[in-house]
Amino acid sequence: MSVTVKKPRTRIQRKNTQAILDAALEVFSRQGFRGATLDQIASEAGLSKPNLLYYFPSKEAIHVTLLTQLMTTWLDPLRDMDAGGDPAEEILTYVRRKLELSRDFPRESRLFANEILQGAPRMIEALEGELRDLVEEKSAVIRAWAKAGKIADVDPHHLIFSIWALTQHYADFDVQVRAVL
Amino acid sequence: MSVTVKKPRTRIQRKNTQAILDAALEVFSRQGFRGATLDQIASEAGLSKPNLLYYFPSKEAIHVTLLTQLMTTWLDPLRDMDAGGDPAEEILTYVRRKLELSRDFPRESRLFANEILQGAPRMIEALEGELRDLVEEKSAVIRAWAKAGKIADVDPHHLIFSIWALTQHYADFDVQVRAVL
DNA sequence: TCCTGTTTTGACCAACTGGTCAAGAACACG
DNA sequence: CGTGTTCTTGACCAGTTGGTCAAAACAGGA
Repeated sequence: MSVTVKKPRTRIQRKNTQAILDAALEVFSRQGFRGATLDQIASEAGLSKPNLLYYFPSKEAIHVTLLTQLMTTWLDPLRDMDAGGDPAEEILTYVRRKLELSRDFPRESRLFANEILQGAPRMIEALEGELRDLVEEKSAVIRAWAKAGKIADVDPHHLIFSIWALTQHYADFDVQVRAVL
Repeated sequence: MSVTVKKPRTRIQRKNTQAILDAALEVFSRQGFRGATLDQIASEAGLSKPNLLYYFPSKEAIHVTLLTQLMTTWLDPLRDMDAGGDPAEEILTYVRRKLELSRDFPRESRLFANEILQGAPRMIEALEGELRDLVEEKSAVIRAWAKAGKIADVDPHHLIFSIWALTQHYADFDVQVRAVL
């Protein structure tokens, strides 16, 4: 099932597909896939439901488009971690950039969290492919740093998981954080 | 809106309400409130839908019952943190117990995460009341420990948030963790 | 202006969902 | 047994939802 996103040709197409994706991000990130309705998304985007379905073939297509776009930008900071750089600095930079992502794009973070919580039915292959490969690669880098005595000897996977957990928590659980503070 | 949970009187009632809550936990924790259907829960519990609604007045009542029960047991470890005990040990015990909860009750953790992600519409008052009070109380304890020089001087709130983030991550994102490992 | 391709929409549909109801089945207990 | 109470269910309903369709409105180039 390949979701072909036709490159928007006209100005109107560009504007409307963008409005739809924005609206969908807002709605999906709060309600999850099943909780969101096309009517909500359409009205948030300022379009009628049939008009929305003129630009995307289905609810799922919108969702998949968002997840695919997200996957790329979300992994950039990890991708940029450089085996040749200073270990402590590389890791800190990664944490900082991840934190900035969570701060500036909390909806994206929640969209992702929602999908994972639900068993990642629309992402599992990306997780087991792209993500897994990248984590494997960077784990090797961290392991090499540790072996060279440049950083403490921690399990690379769990270091990465810890960073994910901490950086995303404030975006995903912001309601709880705000309620407590 | 008080949700009165009538104490089960007969054996059948006890068995069926328990089966329903079990099934609902399974389904809600994976699908979220809106994503879950009464049919799914009923079939998971081995009952017909009308029969399920004989024991609970509505879908929401089941959900609220689960969340209420959860709130209590989930906060016990923090509640047990003792101002009179050894600081490092108290905190470590808290972390350990929290970790055990996540390991042994991942569905409960996901149920909670789902509710928070969705803006906690059915929990917000508990968060701003019970939870907030407890966190405030224990923050004071931690602050006192820090002031007495017994532990490093960290912001108590963020220490607690970090513990939550780390301990829950493996339960809530287990699909991702498993996909990567 | 006309013409062609693009965009928009009201009306509609079938499937699903939460919930009701009346009547039957099973049970407890004297 | 008999009988009152508890339990269970098939049939049903109204509202919602994802998605279709044909026709109308609009854009823009010739």
